[in-house]
Amino acid sequence: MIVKVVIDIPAKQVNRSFDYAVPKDWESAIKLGSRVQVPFGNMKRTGFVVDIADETEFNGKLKPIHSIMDYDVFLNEELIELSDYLAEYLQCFRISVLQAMLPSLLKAKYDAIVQIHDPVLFSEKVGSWYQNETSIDRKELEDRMSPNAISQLKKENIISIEYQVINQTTQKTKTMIKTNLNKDQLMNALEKTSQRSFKQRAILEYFINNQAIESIEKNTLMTELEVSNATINSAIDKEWITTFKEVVYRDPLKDVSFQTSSSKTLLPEQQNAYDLISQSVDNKQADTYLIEGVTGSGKTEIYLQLMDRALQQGKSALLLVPEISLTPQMVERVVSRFQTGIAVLHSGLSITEKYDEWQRIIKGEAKIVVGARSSIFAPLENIGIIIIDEEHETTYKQSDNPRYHARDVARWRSDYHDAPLILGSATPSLESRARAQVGNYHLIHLENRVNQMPMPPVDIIDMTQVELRETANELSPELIEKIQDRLDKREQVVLLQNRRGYASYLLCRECGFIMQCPRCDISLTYHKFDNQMKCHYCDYHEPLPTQCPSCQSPHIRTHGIGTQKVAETLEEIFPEAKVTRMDNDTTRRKGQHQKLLDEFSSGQSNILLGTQMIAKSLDFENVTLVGVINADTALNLPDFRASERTFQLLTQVSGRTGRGRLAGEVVIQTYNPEHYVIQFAKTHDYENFFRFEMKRRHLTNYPPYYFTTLLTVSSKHQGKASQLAYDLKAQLYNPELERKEQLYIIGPNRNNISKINNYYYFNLLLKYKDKTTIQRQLDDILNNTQQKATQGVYVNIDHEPQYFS
DNA sequence: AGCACGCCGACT
DNA sequence: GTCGGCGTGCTC
Repeated sequence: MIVKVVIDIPAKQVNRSFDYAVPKDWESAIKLGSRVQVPFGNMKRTGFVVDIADETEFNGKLKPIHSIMDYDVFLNEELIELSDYLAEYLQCFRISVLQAMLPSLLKAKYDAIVQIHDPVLFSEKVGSWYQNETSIDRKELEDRMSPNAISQLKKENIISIEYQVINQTTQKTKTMIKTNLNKDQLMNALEKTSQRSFKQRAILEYFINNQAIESIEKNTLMTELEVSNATINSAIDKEWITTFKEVVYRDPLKDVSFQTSSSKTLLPEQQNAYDLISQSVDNKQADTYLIEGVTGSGKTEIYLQLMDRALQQGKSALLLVPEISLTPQMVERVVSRFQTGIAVLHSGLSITEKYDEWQRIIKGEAKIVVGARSSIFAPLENIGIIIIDEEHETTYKQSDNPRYHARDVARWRSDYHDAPLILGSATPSLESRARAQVGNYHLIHLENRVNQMPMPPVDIIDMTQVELRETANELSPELIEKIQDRLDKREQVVLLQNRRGYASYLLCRECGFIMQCPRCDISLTYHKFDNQMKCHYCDYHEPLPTQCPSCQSPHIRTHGIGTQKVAETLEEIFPEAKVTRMDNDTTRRKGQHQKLLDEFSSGQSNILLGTQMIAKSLDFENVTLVGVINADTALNLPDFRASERTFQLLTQVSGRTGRGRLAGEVVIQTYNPEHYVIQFAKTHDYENFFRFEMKRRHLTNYPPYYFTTLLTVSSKHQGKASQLAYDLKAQLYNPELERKEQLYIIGPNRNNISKINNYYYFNLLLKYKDKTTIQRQLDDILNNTQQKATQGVYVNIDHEPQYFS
């Protein structure tokens, strides 16, 4: 037996498989997808078995495999085939794709432990050296038995092999406190402690009064007793208490209510969608459906019933959501409907938990997978349906290697399994909507909300006309009045202040003028270090003006107000209101996100103020006002998708109100009230927005009319990086194609954050019509630049990038 | 990635 | 003459 192995070295020269001999004793243990250790050169490296053959074309003596790493496989034939396709399609190393497919536990350091399920049979088969233990080191067993024999024991369920992570750094731990003293000893200590040591006495009293409690989290104790770390430490010094670490497990289903729910009767529109798609499920057709449904139109119910149908036919179902911790309600609904056989995968799980979920999928225990982007690689067999909810979300595109888009992977798997792919959104990506337009996808419209409520009215406030008070220059009097009104009525308010980190643009306070690039139809970005306004799409730049180029007003300045400033203003104007601020700063700590949401949903706070993360599908029945503090922030990002994103964001956040029985209202403050995005958002008119935006993309030669690829050259030497970037441009430059409007090369531009970790970045953006030619040219470039990698210059390729700087 | 091979400049 | 610089090529 010969196996073809892909080595774990991401380099062009070894981006292929190498043949290895398999000793007889190993043949039944090694399977397609096995991880193996192989001798490679004079090294020992990890690799994946991607093919099994009887013969080799290699002219030389094959080396045998050094060892087998797992007796389980984590990749099936389908995923191995997929990795081959993706590596070529994404122009990245196959090993990178294979590694991205695996649960991350296998990348950590771990001990392999053999669990003995049947001690009697086990000792019968392995002999007398073994003492009566329930688990032994795998290594010990391997020293005495052949891999084939171990594999056989496993198959007979006499043993199983488990992994224990050695490197615990990826696991969250919390510090726990317990006491080793009994009640008398504690009382004794209390007596000896001075009456003035209130805090130390408090700790003793706590343990005296809570004998039943074995241990308590340090942080909890500190807040509960209002004691400081110093007090805790002195208690430790006096040996009253000891601390220990406990691993924090975040069971995704822990907080989910297990109430069972049954299928709801579908509205005619929903029924129609269900009927259409279920035909594809039944007939095993790899069709793609785009469900364009307004917020509240009941897309989830359609998903659930379709998944149910696939399950009834003995197939499995894959549901992708943008990020589970942001969409707990979706998980809850899936669990309530199906109760068992669900694997939930997301970034909040510990690596061991993820691995466990993965195992359940491999073993066929879980037929339903709900998860974020990487779940698209879940090793499900016999998939009957794939659903991507909120398909327009950018989180479906991985921003580092392998830079795949879950939608593309889903398309491939859909073809492989002859299963329909469902894309759902209230505001589909232009790419998907355009594909539906030309008939590649089936388009399904859902125009009615399940609760029969109309979409909330949207009030546009022209901030250029608002006379602003010094203290509250982010809030218009109208918005202030409406917030006051909701506070009086004990209803809740959601406020969006979408300030994204870096980009500051130049805005005239008098006329609302925003400096645009004369060539690119994209706003200029202020660069502080040389005081210039620059375009990120071409080389255009000009000095920062002192007066408005349009109306000559001196009231022109860079713009960008953060949530923190708004929160201060709110507290000044509404001292009686409790404001929950939710942004990257306040949710960086794990669990903080949920905590803030709980605070708001339970009614402890009146106003939820946050960045775009608050726009995600959250249902709060008591919210009757949604305010967008500045719609222009996102609109003026230097990105051709800025309009699309803003429209999606405004539509999404508008959907946060009117979810319950109370009617909702939306207020959007803007300096550009006439902007088409604002106007279409006002009427919730996706279809006309789509048509308008398509025209604009057509005129400016952007997707979906052109393919885009971003080449990034990076090096510690600025000169080397820029030199190569210019060389690449020269290589790709083709006046013939440019004249025929088949290819545009933009750049090289310096990355907006020009230096990260001492590396300089230069970008080259390609816009083109003919994918095959460019792909071939880029292959050549990758081959030629491989040797540069040893000189510290790197080239990265990102097809259809979501962000550009 | 890591290592051997090989071809040119400054040394005991 | 030789030691060692690192550019080039190979790893089943």
